[in-house]
Amino acid sequence: MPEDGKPLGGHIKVTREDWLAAALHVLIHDGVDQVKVLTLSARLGVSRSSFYWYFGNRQDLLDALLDHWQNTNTAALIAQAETPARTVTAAICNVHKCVVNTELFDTALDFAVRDWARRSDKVRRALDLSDARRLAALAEMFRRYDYPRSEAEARARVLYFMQIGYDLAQLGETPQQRLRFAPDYLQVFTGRDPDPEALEDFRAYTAQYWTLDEDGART
Amino acid sequence: MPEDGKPLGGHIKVTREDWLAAALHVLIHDGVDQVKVLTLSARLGVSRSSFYWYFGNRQDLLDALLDHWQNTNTAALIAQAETPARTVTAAICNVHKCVVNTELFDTALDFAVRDWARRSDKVRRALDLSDARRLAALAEMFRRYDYPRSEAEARARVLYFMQIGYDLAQLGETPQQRLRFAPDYLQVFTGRDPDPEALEDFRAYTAQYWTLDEDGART
DNA sequence: GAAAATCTGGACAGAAGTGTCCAGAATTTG
DNA sequence: CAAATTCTGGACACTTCTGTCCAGATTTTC
Repeated sequence: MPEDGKPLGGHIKVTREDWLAAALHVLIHDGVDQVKVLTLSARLGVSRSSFYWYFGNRQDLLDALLDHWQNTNTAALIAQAETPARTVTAAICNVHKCVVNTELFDTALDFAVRDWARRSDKVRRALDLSDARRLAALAEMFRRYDYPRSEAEARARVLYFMQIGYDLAQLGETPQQRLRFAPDYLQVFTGRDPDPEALEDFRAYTAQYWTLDEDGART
Repeated sequence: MPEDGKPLGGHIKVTREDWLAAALHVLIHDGVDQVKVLTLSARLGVSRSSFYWYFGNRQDLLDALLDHWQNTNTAALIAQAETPARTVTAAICNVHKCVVNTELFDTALDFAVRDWARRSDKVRRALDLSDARRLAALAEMFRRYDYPRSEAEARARVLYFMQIGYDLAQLGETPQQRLRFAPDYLQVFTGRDPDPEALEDFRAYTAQYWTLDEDGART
């Protein structure tokens, strides 16, 4: 049975991707220090020896995790920032959509890496570089809507760090639930009158995450 | 020599506070998982046995660290939010001063606890409670300057999470260095014309952290 | 200054993790 | 289907950390 990779005998087969997926899960939920060969092998129901076929050692796995992060989140956010939109409001809504959409951007992974960076110089450098690139892309986005350079940079910082801080604090909400508040912030982010059309579009997009209570208020 | 607690013999005496201080340092710089009895004893130049005189086990130490955090940062921020100021701008400047002033508020500790909360339900609950209290205090602060309730709450979130995200991202700057940018954000935070007097006061306060380059620009 | 209370060092037992080696199971190739 | 390749299980050696016990050093008390 080579198809499903799970033959009948006592030997259970796993792929390199299985190890990576398990490591990613533990990294996000429990932090780097908990990404251990022993723990992962238990999760996968396989012996530790298998791990050393796919990876030289634990550090190789950690390096692979960092690579994975670099090739996903940062690329997605920058691509979104560079996508043209009709108004600033619309552009900001799109950035919000991107960060909330777990297909494109894994918020939890981003924070796990941020934690990790506090303990590893290598990760710290990778993160600093990514932050700088993301900020530059966002500043450039504001620039396209005729904000002066210094204001564009300031607003990029507000938008980016606000997003970060928001998710970091968590407050028991999921990223989707937090979207409820996003429309309220749009004017704060732009410093201009909101674009009603973009606002309505965003409201429609985020509506799928809302539920209405008895008074009709968003909850 | 009971005074300095460092007698001549091979026995080196440490206090419970020494253990706590060492643990705090490791918690901030390396994360909870690195707060180990063995590591701390090495830092203090004392044997592990001493630790078990002051603490029942490792978990007791961690509990003490959480207590310490609860009795410092949250109290300081709330007290500052409740202190009257002439204008919103001035009030926000004071909050900034409080968070930056390491005597009152240990930013690094706050983030270490935030990391920790991702791995411990007990810490998670303590953090959620503190965040809610801090946010409520900040919203109340905006309320005193005649913002409608919903806007006051939104602005409290922007201010609080912005501060958090700002520090989290770090970007190689110290909290003090980051103060340079604060005046640029004041209008974003208030949505009103800045109070020039408060602004000037804040500028003077933060000036001590600036250095001027050859062109006279803040660096 | 002797007795009592405090505190530390060192030895011991054990849990948990890493990395290596190699027989041999499972799969693919010829 | 036999041979070659790919991958896993189990045993071994080693390291790091936790927690316990207790003799005895140090300080405090009377």
